Amino acid sequence: MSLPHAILTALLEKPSSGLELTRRFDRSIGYFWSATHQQIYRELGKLEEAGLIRALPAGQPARGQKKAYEVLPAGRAELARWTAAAQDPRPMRDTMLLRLRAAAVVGTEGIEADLRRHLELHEAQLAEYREIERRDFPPGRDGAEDRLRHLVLRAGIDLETFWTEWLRHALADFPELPDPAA
Amino acid sequence: MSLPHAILTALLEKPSSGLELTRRFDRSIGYFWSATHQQIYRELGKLEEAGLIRALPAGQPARGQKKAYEVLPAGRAELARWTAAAQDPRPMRDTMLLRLRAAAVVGTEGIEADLRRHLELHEAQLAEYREIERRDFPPGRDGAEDRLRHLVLRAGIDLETFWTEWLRHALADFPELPDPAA
DNA sequence: CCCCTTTTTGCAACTAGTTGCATAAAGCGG
DNA sequence: CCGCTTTATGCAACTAGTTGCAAAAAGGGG
Repeated sequence: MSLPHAILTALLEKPSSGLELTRRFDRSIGYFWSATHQQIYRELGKLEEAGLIRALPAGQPARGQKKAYEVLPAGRAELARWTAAAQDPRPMRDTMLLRLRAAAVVGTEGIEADLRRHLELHEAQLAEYREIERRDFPPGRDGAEDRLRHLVLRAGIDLETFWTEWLRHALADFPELPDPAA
Repeated sequence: MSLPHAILTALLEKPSSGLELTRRFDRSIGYFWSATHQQIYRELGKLEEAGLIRALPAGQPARGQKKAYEVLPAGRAELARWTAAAQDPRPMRDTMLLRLRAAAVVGTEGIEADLRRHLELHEAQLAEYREIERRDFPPGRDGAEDRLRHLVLRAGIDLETFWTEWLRHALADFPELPDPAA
């Protein structure tokens, strides 16, 4: 149950409306915890009801009108509690690995094209992360907060690097493989 | 929607009962697509109803009695179709990265212990994968199926290697960090 | 000022995954 | 052969996440 905490983090970084949050999730936080706007609106409602955030007082809240939220002390406390609490890593769920395992039984026909496509996707993501690193973390600055955020970004960069290398390795192996289904 | 295909793969490798499947998920397939026994039983029911698998004819099927399943041709065809179909990688969801991002705002107090614990967990998983590699993929053999399965295992090994290194790096950085909450 | 598009918010229904518990048979110790 | 534990199967309820759609306001063009 991490979406509310992702939202609290984002709101602490900067109070925002639902749509602004959605956009920021598409760019930064969402890189490791994605969410759709529907999820976000629903969760904002719950968080407000629970007294962890509140709508910034501006015009009466109605449909089609911006409503920005800020985090209340109770929300900050809950986030601090959650951050410090022990949590097990969630088990990995990777479809491509599953498909390769299946291909070992039913044949590799057709999967190679998608491996190539995934390689391109991961290369694009890697390029995007590198651009963010270049822009937001130039060699000079290293406050504590920036260090932590940079560490997180490095995880993203290194993970994408891993996948591009692994996919390239897989593809290099591939043409030689006879097709068990043939 | 990958659980049914994970089950089809496992059943093609070897026809099994629900409990046997559960055990095999705990060991091999589950390393990259985990499932509980309740999920597995439910899915076996659906797959049977859909005509993709069937119960091996043995004693009348009743509660508390083993019931083994095998894959029917329609099931194999569906698995082949699914394996070859283009699929987007699912967005990453990592709680620890989220927590570090939160820690940049609410303070790092308490999280270090859990980083250490995660490091141990990843080290243990890595050791387990290495043991499997030593046992199941000795240098000599390299049939097509084994090559694919080995490739998948290598992904697991390299991912765990990445995480252990990243966590060690994070922890090495840590003691120097002043606590923003202090 | 009226219509059309865009922006912003949100509900409802569905799918997937998790948790908690129940029930039937089999095996074992006394 | 009676009760206790273990094995095997499964239902039901809940939580989380996704998909499809729609309504209210704002802004722009005629």
